[in-house]
Amino acid sequence: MSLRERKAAKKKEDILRSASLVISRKGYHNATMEDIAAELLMTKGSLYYYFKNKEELLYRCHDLILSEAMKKMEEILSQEISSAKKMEMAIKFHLEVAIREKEIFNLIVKPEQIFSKEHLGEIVEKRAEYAEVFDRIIDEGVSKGEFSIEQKKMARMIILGATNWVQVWHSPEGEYSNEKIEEIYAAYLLKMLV
Amino acid sequence: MSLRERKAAKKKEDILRSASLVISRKGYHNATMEDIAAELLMTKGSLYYYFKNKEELLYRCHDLILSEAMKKMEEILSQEISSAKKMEMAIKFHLEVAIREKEIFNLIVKPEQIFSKEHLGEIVEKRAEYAEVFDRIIDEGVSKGEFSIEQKKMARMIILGATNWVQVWHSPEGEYSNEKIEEIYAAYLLKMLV
DNA sequence: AGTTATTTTGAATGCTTATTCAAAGTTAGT
DNA sequence: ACTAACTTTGAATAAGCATTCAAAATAACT
Repeated sequence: MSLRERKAAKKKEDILRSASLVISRKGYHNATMEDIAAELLMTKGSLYYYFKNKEELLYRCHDLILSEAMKKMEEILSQEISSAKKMEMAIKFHLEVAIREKEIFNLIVKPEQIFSKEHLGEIVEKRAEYAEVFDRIIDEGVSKGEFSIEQKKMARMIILGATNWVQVWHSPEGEYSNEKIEEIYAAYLLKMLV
Repeated sequence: MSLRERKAAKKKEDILRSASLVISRKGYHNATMEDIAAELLMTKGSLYYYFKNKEELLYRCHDLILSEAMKKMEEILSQEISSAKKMEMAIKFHLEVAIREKEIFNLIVKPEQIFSKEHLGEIVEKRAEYAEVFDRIIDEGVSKGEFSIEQKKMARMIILGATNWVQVWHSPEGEYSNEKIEEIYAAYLLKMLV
């Protein structure tokens, strides 16, 4: 890859990070292309040199963050540890991402309100894959006898709902540290499973 | 109250219901004043006869629905039943509202992205009051020895998060009935508390 | 240092919507 | 039936933003 190509790739990623940041702060609809560009001391026109339009940009943000998270989840899944331990790690990691990426990761909650058909399918699919990580841990735990859960789908919904919601109330100045929150959530949600 | 006043009051409420509906379907930013009016076979101009502007309209929607829900919660609180039973009822009722009012009740998740200062305070306060219902049940249950929970605030966050999240995935065509969902959620979340 | 391919710019365009308002239509109460 | 007060209308206004694009600036390579 030439120097130019590498520079362009870096710029693309810079833009994605900036977009994530601005969208986290203001929400998708209030984050203007100008805001995103300003964060990088660029002008909005330039963004269109790298991305077709705003939707494309958001789609790439979403994809980047979800892919990174997915990689980590795969790693947790493949470890040689108890299902309870896996679930604990998955919950903690998921909370970490949810807190860090607020808007992007969660609040694109009604993707059909934002994305056009081409992207929608991929997004829904990718999210389903991610959610499946939790299903797999639950299944494994149940068959090993570690968990006792009849309604596995609902259990997963409760876990993801509870953890996704964190970013609604979380504030960096809150009285609990992120680690503390992760500890408590993991403990209480595991209590529900066993 | 004169006939005219009563008619105007009814129209106001009709508009609020229509707005709730449209906003539920499309989300706040995609619900136009025209959509809201069209639902009632009116034109958007008329809406301004009843409400100052879109924000005011949304604020009133929010307020109406939350007030109704709050009334019911007070009633649950005052009954002579076990704390576990109260929590069960509160969870079930909350789910009912969350499913019915989707957007309005929950997805105004970042009120500061939508509301101006005047309304923001009242909204935050009213939501805090509502959340407190759950705190009170938890406190009561702990002191009666029915629940064993150290981190009461976190337990409440988990419960509200899990239940609020329902509207993200819920579909009327889903394989579970609302009642079934309510049953399972209440059972699993109570398991966490006791 | 010069040439050519990239990047960036910012002004112009156009679309979507909220909001206003004067005029037209409707209604409750006499 | 009349009329004064109330409602509705729809066309006009205005603001905010995404998107385009021709021209200017910059950088890589020889």
